[in-house]
Amino acid sequence: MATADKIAALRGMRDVYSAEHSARRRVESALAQHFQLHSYAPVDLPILENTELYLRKSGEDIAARLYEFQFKSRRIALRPELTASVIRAYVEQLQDDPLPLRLQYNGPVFRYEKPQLHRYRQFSLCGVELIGAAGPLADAELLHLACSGLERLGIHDYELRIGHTQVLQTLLDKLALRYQLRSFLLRNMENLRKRGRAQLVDSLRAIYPDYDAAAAVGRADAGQPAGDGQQLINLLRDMSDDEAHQAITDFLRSLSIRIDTNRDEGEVIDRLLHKIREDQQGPKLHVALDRMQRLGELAGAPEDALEGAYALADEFELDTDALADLEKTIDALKDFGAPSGQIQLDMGLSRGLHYYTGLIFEIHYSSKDAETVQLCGGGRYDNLVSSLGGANATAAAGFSFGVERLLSALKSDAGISLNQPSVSVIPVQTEDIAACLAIAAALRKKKIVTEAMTDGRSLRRALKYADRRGAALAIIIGEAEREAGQAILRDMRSHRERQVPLDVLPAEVGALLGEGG
RNA sequence: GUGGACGUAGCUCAAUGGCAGAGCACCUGAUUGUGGUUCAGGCGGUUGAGGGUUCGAGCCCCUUCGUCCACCCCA
Repeated sequence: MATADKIAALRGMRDVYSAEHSARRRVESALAQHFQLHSYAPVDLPILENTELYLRKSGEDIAARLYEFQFKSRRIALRPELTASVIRAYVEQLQDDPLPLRLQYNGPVFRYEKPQLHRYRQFSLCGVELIGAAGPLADAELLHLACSGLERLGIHDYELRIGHTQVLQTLLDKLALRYQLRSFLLRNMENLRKRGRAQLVDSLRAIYPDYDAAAAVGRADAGQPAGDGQQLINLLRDMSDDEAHQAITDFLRSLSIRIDTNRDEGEVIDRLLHKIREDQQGPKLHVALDRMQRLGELAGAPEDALEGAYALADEFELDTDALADLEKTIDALKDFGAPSGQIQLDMGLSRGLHYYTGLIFEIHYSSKDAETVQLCGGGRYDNLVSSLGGANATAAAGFSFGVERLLSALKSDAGISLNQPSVSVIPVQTEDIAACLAIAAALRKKKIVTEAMTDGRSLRRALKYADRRGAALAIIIGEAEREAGQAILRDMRSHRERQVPLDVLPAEVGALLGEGG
């Protein structure tokens, strides 16, 4: 028969078996128990959702990486994360539950990305959502739950990075930047630090081609006294969109000027306003970048970072609500029990998902070979419930672990023992198979992992197989044993064996495994 | 999306342009009912696919598919 072509697994998808599979189940059940102990109830959610669920609030990065398709006139997506699903389920079915509501989940998600080390297209998230609880204590509860979860798995040497979306936001809001530029800067705080300003300006030019010209004009303006027209322009800049729009309309009306084009008058005014404001973006961008750099330097021990942040807020005349929030959260975290890992407060931390509104955090782990992986990410998203149609504005926050990354951290760290003790039951001749199956069944009743050898291979081969499989014990039964109502119980580790009556065999096996394991 | 490396037996990899190989794994056997060693044998390939150069291509050239790694971003 001609062999057919192999069918390979899809890129970025993995088969999980044997030792890794059992390690994985242990990690998942340990975390599930841990969350359960903190009163987080498990939920199981669909893997497919309406694409729309991820377009509302998740952000372009997630949307671009969606596995998404049309099916019978519907747009359907494989979930790229679970928070949106949990909130969707909450809005759909759980809104009459008393708050706070604590939920946990565990399951596969899908993102169409280039696979590489510790990154797959299908991976598993294991996490929680805390719905209807706001404030530093709720935030601290989540930080603690994440850290203690890692500790429960035996991971102690991690780094918890805490930030707050509003720190950078209040800084940028003060400058009244255009929406597109503001969100660009929000997203690129990390890049400013990692690659430096020059490189960030390069990518800024891509979305704001007038960057250089605007910057030059802005600087010239700044050095000159405002001309006649400039005062009016400054007035308009300081108004809200609606006010400014109305002001221009009124102004034109009062002079009986009609805009005589084939376009709608409102549209023309919008463009005019847009133009006036855009001209001002250049110098503002410079100020923004300056301040962001200062902010980005504030990362380290919580006390130091906070002190620096308060000083900056004072200098730039910014609200300190977010800072006070962070300070309280970090205090409260100590009351939950101080985490064993290192805590870093990072004023420049930002995350790709757009729905975060407050606290954000990541947990990183560095193995001995110096590669650092992110194990966990999360934060607060107080308006997601409303965005997804919830009846009341409801605070919510959560985090999730990447299960595969936890496993790789555990593997590189300690190398937890994965071999389960097991028993091979071996018939000497084919006539002994029935007796062999009966023994196996009796052992399984006592929850002992048992393999029955039924393929008729020789005793020699069967023992060799059992050895290779890592069986701790072998039970051999042949004609002589059957007649005596006994079996040979052989300890594969010590090579010792003895005859044991069948009725006490399960108990004997249990005892041997108990002391050996 | 951008950049780099690589596709040869189930796995890890060899092979100046000159008969496609080794180790491991798997199967069988070495006095009839006893396993980590040893010995003998066996199975296993359209060298990812397609085209070109050449007397001759696993090797050189082009195309294509795939994989891995890094960037971006994230768990």
